[in-house]
Amino acid sequence: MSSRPTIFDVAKVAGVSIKTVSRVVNHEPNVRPSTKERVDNAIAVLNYRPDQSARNLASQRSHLIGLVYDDPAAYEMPSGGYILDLQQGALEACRSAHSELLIHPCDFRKKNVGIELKELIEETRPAGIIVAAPLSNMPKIVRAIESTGTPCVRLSPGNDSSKKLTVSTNDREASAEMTRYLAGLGHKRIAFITGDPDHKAVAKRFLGYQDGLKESGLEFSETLVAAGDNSFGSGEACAETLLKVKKTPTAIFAANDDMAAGALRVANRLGIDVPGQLSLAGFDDIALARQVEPALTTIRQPLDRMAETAAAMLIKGNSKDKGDDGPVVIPATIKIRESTGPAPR
Amino acid sequence: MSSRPTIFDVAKVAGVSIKTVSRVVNHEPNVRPSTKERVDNAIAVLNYRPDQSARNLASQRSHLIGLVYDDPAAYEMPSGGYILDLQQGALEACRSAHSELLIHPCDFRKKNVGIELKELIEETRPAGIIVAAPLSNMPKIVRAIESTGTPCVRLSPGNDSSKKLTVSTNDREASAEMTRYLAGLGHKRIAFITGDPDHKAVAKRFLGYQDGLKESGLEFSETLVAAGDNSFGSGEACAETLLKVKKTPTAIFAANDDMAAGALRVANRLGIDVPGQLSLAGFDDIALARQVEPALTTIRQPLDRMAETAAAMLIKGNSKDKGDDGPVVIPATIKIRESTGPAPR
DNA sequence: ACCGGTTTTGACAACGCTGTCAAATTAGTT
DNA sequence: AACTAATTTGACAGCGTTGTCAAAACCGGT
Repeated sequence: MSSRPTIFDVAKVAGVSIKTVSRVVNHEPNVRPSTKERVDNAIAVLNYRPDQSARNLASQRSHLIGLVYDDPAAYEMPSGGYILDLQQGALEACRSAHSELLIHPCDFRKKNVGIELKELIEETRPAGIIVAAPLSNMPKIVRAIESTGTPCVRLSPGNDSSKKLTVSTNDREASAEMTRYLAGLGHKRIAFITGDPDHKAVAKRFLGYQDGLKESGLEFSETLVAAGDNSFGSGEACAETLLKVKKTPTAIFAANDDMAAGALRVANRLGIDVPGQLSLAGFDDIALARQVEPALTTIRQPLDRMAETAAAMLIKGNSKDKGDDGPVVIPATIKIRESTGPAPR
Repeated sequence: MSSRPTIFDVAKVAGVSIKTVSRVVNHEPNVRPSTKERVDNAIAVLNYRPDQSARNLASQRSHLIGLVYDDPAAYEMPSGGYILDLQQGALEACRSAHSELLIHPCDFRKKNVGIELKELIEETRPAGIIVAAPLSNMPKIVRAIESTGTPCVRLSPGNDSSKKLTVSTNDREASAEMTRYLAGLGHKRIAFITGDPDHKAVAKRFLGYQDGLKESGLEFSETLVAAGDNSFGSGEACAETLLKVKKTPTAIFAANDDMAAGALRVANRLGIDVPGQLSLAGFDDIALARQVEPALTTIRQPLDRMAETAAAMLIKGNSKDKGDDGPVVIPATIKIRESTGPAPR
């Protein structure tokens, strides 16, 4: 039995040169169907499988896709669901393309994070990198990656989404819609819990909230805004603040589900009926949104589809098709569940 | 400027042969301190970084660690927290060893999962594979991986944990302890929600529950047992069943947190006070356990430490130390929170 | 200064594949 | 049949390391 068959073995069995085998394996054009078949047979007989290391070395590129995201363990533990969704989607695209997913959480607060990423890339030579928000809107990070020449698609980059290789969702519009929905239920005092200011996409949600208010003829008021940081705990804190004032809001819209869940917990603790006395809405539709009681009305950010699209762009882009992909927008959709209802009289 | 410096460039600058550079880079012995220093300088000056692909090809081994686990997306979405903890720990070990983590969820229900794994391994040549439960106790899976000759450490393999390269926790003992704790609170009717039978480690928890009952002088009763499948939804279903009988239990111990959280939700829905009327305990200590209200008493399974240990074994084992690691056991610890209390009178 | 033994170094062949480019074959025209 | 153009194939040189093994340098004891 000995060791694994190499391209030479296949070539010998098929009676062709190694280059021809290489062509067949890589689906390159200009191989006569009859030869392709001979080679395919030989491959099957020998159970040949190309060695990626050799391939990578020769082609200066691997079949790895790197997924880089903010390391949740570096400080506290916010939306883990966010990460799983991302991975899920990227894996989906990888699976069908025979690529593998390398995950690399990193702490953007660390000074040498740029070097760390460069090392990762230069050593592992991935076919491409997917950078999740909020890392995707930090020049330091993006520049470090781009300086290696490795294709890199950014998820929800927030600012200059005009640039290519970008996948985002319509945070602002969807948030406006949610706000209008709440207003449509009769709510006059709709509060908002903002998210981490480093996260540009999340910041857009605040803008969307204001749009929605205006479109519904409602006044914007600073007193109805609390500043969270995307974590469950900050959602609790913000809700406590918002519910302590005299004229309490009848609805709270949080910039993400973790915070909305935190707010819900506070409401439960305070004996406030949701949605009877208080409507609660989130953003992201992480698994937790369905597990709390009552289940959260939220906005389904298609994170998995976004990551899948990103991975697909990288994989395709690499195979020379060079389809220059402009910025892609995958729309978010409102999911109405049990935590929202008509405003109390 | 041009392209990346190679080992030749370093050798030239340092005035030595490439082999010597290689020695320095790999911390091999028998290099005179003075030469080492010259080489290190050259490396620093050129900002040289060895190319992993070339390394892998030459050494037939990469710096990748593969993490293989049951694909939660393949059916429904149970404990995502489980996976994140695993990743977290493995990443921890990787980080300090300059290795990278490849994640590969796979659906064990699929017929060709063995082939898929072999392909993954043969193409990517990881330094080692970590197999999480319940995959770690499926002969089909384990055999496929072992047939490639790649070192593979199993997490919570359940059955023959006597074999080497195994990291587990004391599921049974910890469950017994939890049961005794509940009994100590005065509970006489302690129900149990079992988990997925494919998951051997989870099955041990059921045994531990029985041990605990016996040790506390309590009778085991089939009517106090409901069969779940590890999912949140099954926890809900089981709780409904258990709470429907005449003599309802005063405590429910679920084989994992997802199911415990499901049970908690049912209790809330039914207006049953937790822990006043009903105590609830889980197992795993996933993030969700802290986010529900009241926070779940549970058993902290040191998943992250387990994965970290596993990764470390793989990384070390590869560097020739050959420290033959027997089965490692990392003990779980009880976390008492708000969901358990004295039995109602 | 000379010897055996040890430590340190270097030359060079792998490793298994892809890229380049030229040779061979086939197809298309006249 | 001769000739050109297009298609298909193959020889061979890398790609940047590690491994092997022999050569060179060094060491302590004569």
